[in-house]
This record gives sequence, structure tokens and C-alpha cells, in this order.
Amino acid sequence: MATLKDVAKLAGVSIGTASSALNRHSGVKESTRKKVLEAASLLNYRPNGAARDLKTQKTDTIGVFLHDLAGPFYSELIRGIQDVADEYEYATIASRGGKGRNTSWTRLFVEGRVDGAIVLDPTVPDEVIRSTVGPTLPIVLLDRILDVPYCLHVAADHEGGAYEVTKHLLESGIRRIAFVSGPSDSHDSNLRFRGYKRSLEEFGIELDHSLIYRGDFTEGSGALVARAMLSRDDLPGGVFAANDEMALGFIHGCESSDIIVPDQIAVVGFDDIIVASYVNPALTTVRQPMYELGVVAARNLFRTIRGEKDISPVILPTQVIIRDSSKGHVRTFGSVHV
Amino acid sequence: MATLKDVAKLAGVSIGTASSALNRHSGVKESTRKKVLEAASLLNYRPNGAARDLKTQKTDTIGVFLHDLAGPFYSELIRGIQDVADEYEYATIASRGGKGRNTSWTRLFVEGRVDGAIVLDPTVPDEVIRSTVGPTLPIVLLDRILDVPYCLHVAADHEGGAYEVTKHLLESGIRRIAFVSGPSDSHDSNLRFRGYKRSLEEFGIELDHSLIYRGDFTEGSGALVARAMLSRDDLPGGVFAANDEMALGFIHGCESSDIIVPDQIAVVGFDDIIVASYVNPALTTVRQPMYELGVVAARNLFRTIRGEKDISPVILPTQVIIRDSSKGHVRTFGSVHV
DNA sequence: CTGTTAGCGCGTTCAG
DNA sequence: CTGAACGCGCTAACAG
Repeated sequence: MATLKDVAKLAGVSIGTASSALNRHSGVKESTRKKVLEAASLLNYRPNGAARDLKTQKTDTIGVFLHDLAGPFYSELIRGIQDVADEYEYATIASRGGKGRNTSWTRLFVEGRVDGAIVLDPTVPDEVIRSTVGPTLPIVLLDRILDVPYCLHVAADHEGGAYEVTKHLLESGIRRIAFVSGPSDSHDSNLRFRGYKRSLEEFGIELDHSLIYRGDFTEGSGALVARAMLSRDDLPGGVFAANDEMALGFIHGCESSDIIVPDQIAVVGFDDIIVASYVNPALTTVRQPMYELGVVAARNLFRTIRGEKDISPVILPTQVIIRDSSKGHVRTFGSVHV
Repeated sequence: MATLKDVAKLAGVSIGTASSALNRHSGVKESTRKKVLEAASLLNYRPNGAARDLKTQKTDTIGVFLHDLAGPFYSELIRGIQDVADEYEYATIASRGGKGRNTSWTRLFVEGRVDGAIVLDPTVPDEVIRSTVGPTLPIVLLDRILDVPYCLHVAADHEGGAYEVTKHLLESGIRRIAFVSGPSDSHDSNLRFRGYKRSLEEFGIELDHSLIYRGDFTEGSGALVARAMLSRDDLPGGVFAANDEMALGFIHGCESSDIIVPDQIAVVGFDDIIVASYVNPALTTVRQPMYELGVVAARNLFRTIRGEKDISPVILPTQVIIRDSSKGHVRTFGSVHV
């Protein structure tokens, strides 16, 4: 690979001059700049990123850490992030967890290969974030709360969305509503449970612990819960699954047992994944503003990188999307029919 | 940020010794290693990636460049790549195109921040690849063919899949089959067209140019084609859309005009995106082995990084998935009912 | 076994 | 306006 030295030699100038010429620093005669540029393109010169990063102490790159790069879910988020990163002329790189010892985040943010990070990945330990975050590497957390300087927070209003969608079921006249949670350590799942609980309380309904089931966010676990629930003789009138995958799995489970959704049991999910609108019956769910989430996360990250302090946490509103799986006879304030 | 020098000073050893101690180089007394490790953890020392990369001339990282990080489509690919990257103890970072001048691939592979790359993004210019690829940065191309040293090729058998799915329509007794292409510069779309053509030829059917429509891989363009086609009075018996999105758009377009799929017109797509199996009627399509594609791409990349030469291109078989949108009365060799 | 030293490639002074 | 020299933080080779 051609280095700056090679370019300088070919252009017949010193290495320092070559550098100034390439970086458009004023104070280089036009004719010599021409020579340098020519030499550079002739040698197919590419500046070495590592060397530059080392010298300038910055990378002009931000990292996005996701548990899984799957789905339009994350894709929209990344689009939002990247749109503002482009604006700031930063590159964006995304990475997943990975198994081995020193992978992804170790290499990327622990070793300082990015100037900032956005994290939505429960597998990244709190401790790693705590010991890495700082003025030189601010981090935006989308999946948890950590009260540490330079740790910013942006999230959708999980609790509010859960509250609204539960209310939607209640207003349809359903009183016994089951809840299918995600993993117990999922912050989001817990918030959704809180919204569910608050809604019930508001309607004066006592929490029935026998109606709380635990899933793991997968379609399979939803089907399992369906099997368990349908074996009881007191079928609830509605089910709120903490995410769409489980809701879909639950519906499949009902089909296998010839239980009709929504006639015999209403089902609602959370996230509004793409297939939610295609499935039959179409799934009532809560939509998170993923693109906006990405935009806000990135914007706050850059503000911090630029030196701004005391940026307060942001919570973006969610939206109930009423479809067939919950009948949808009742319209809730702020909700939308699709 | 604490540097190696700080650690050395605190531990009361030289900087070189500290380095050896931390890198588990043999030949350091156990007691001094202890001291160094303690000092390091006390200072929360993190090696600086840029400095190490500069020195060692490698990054232990590979880059994956996608046009869009959307969908389970790419997600499976990345999973495949990352699984073998983990095996080789390399980090994997993914990146999209991005707008600005010096974003993503400029910074990542032009400036040498990765040891190898896998590209599935038509917006990365051939020229960039040509001038960057080399012994120090091998590249696997998934979306095009470039006859350049250190440029590897892995792809699904687009032509074969298209051939088979067209044959499936022909064997159902359909003779007039329309083709909806993607953008004209899409290598994949062109290959799929070739398969379509070959299948027709084999059945002794002449290519009818009035049955060739151009889309752009979006659902909207599929709907547009439907509108255009249905305004004719000689509706073909079947349509092969070069991807699933367009096939779905086409089906929606048919619904709007009260044309029944598959009774009046059979529709098949390509890719087997998730919703293909959820939509009504479920879409007959061709599945690409995305996970395997990722595995093979990554494995060949690492073999090249390890110095192996002359790795030949790989073409992985595709699979016809017969569903309702094409009736599916006929079974084709190698195809599967889902 | 440990300390010293020389770069990796680049950007940035500071003399000339 | 240009060139020489220094150092970013680290590893590796070589002395001691």
C-alpha cells in the first residue's frame, strides 16, 4: 500500500507538504498541490485510517450495537441513526454480540475504535458500559437505564403503550386479560407489564397472578403459552403478549386447538413488526417510532460528542394500532386503524 | 484514558515489560505480571486499537457492506458470516452505504480499518473495489462478478432457481408467462431473466417481449405493473416477478381489480422473504440459502486472509417453494411444499 | 527475565 | 511557501 511518504517522494516534495496539500490546508502553492494530487492518484494512495485515528485521537465513526441485526425493526432504527450520522459526516458501523472473548464491542468501543456508541443489546454487560463510557466515548442506551455521566437515554414509551393497548381491551368489555411476559431481565418487558398493571388498576380489576405467563420473546414460547392456557377451563377474554412474535405464536397455538381469534379470545402484541399486518387475523399491536428513536439517539449522541452537557432522557410516544385480532370495535384516543 | 505508559509507571516496570505481561508473552516473571495486571485494572487500562492496528498492520476485523440492513434476508446472511468470524476470532462490523462523501466503505475499507470485506451493495462502485482489493484486503462479492485477483465470488443460483420456478408454471400448463424484472443494472435480476428465458426455450415457447415488464424491486412497482398488465385484454396465465416484494405488489394490484390469484393468474416471486408465507394467497417463490451464503463467503474470505490462493467461485443451490399463489398442483423435482 | 529503542503512517509544529 | 523533526500508543527486536 502506498504511503504518504511514497507520494511525497514521487511528487518531489516533503512529507509534510504532501500532507498539507492533501488535506486542503491553505498555504500550499497551487502548482505543488497539483503535483501531489497527481502523484497520489497515480500511486492509488489511501490514507491509513489507523495512523490518522492515532494521531487525531478520533475516528469520525459511531458504533451501533444490536443484539440481532434482524428485522425491519432494527433496520428503521439504523436508518434513523445513519441519516443524522451522514449529516454530521460520521460513518456508522453496526455490530452484533458475537460469542468469542474479544469480539465486536470489545474491539470497537473498549479499544476506542469509535467516538460514540448506541446500544440496544442486553448481552452487553452494564459493567462494560460503566467502565468504558466517558467524555471520549459517550453512549446512548436504548434498552436500559444507567445513571452514569455521559450515558444518555432514549426510549419508546413502553409503559404508556402497554397501558393504552390494555385499556383498549378493557374498553372492549374484556375483563380477564392474560399477560405473556418476555425474559424476566428484560427491562422493556417489565415496563410493558407495568403499563398492563396500571390499566387494570384504573379499571378496578385486581391482578390475577394465574393469568401471568412467562415467555422469552420467541414465537415458540407464545405457542407454548397458548397450549398451557387452553388446557385450563377458564379461558380469559384477552391476551396481551409482550411482543408480536409471541402474540403470533399464541394465535397459531389457538388455531391448532380450534379456538377462534378474536371471537373467543382477543390477542394483542407489541412492536408492530411487518408481518403483524399481513397475518390473519391482522394483529393489534403497539408501534414504536423506530426511525425517530434512531434520529433522537444519534442527535443526542452527537450533541454530547460536540461537548454539550446535561442532555435529559427522551421518551418517545408509542401508538396503538388496532386490527382484527382484538375485534377493534372500540376506538381509543391516540390510536389508529390500519 | 490510561495508556500503557501509565500502567508501566504505576507497576514500576518498563513499558516493554508491561506490554509483554499484558499480551501473555512468555518470559515474564509471574510476580511482575501480577503487578502489571493489577496496575492495569486499577487504572482501567484499555489498549488503544488504533495504535495496535498501526503497529501490527492488521485489525482482526472484517466488514460486511450491505445496501440496507433491513430484513431477515440480510440478517441470516450476517448470522452466517458472524458464526465463522467468531470461530476465527475476528470481529464483524456491518455498514450501509450512506450519503456523504467519506462514509462507511470509504472509511472502513478504503482506509484499511478491516482485514477483509464481504459486499452485497450495488451502490459500492466497481472502481472502488478494483482499486482497494488486494492481498492485504481480500473481498468477497455477493452481488456481482469482477475478474480481479483477491476478489472472490459466492452467490445463489439465481438462474437455476428462476429456471425451476418458471418450469413449475409451465408444467402447470401455463404457456403465457410474464416476467417482471428489477432494475436493468441488477445482476441478479438479469440472471433470473436468463433462467426464465431458458425455461421457456426448453418448452419451445418463443419469448414474447410484450410480456416483459420492468420494475424496480419495490412493492409499488409490482402494483404498477399489475395495473398496466390488467388493462390489456390478453391476460397472461402466469407472472414471474424477479423478487417477492414485486410479486406481492402485483397480487395487491390484482385484488384491486378483482382478479383472483391464482385462479385467473398464477404469481411467483423470488427470495422467500418472511411475509411470503403469511400473505394470502401464500406466495410461491425461490429461496436463497442466506445463512449458508454467509458461511461460505466468510470461510472463503478467511482462507484468503490466511494466504490461500485460487479459491474458485461458489454457487449455492436455490430451492423452489411452492405455495398457493401458483396453485401448486404439480410437483417439481427438488422443490418443497411449505 | 527486564529495559531500551525503533518504527508503524500520519498530522503538526517550527525553522528556514 | 516548504522541509525536518516530533509524537500519538503500541509491539517487537535487541541489549543488558
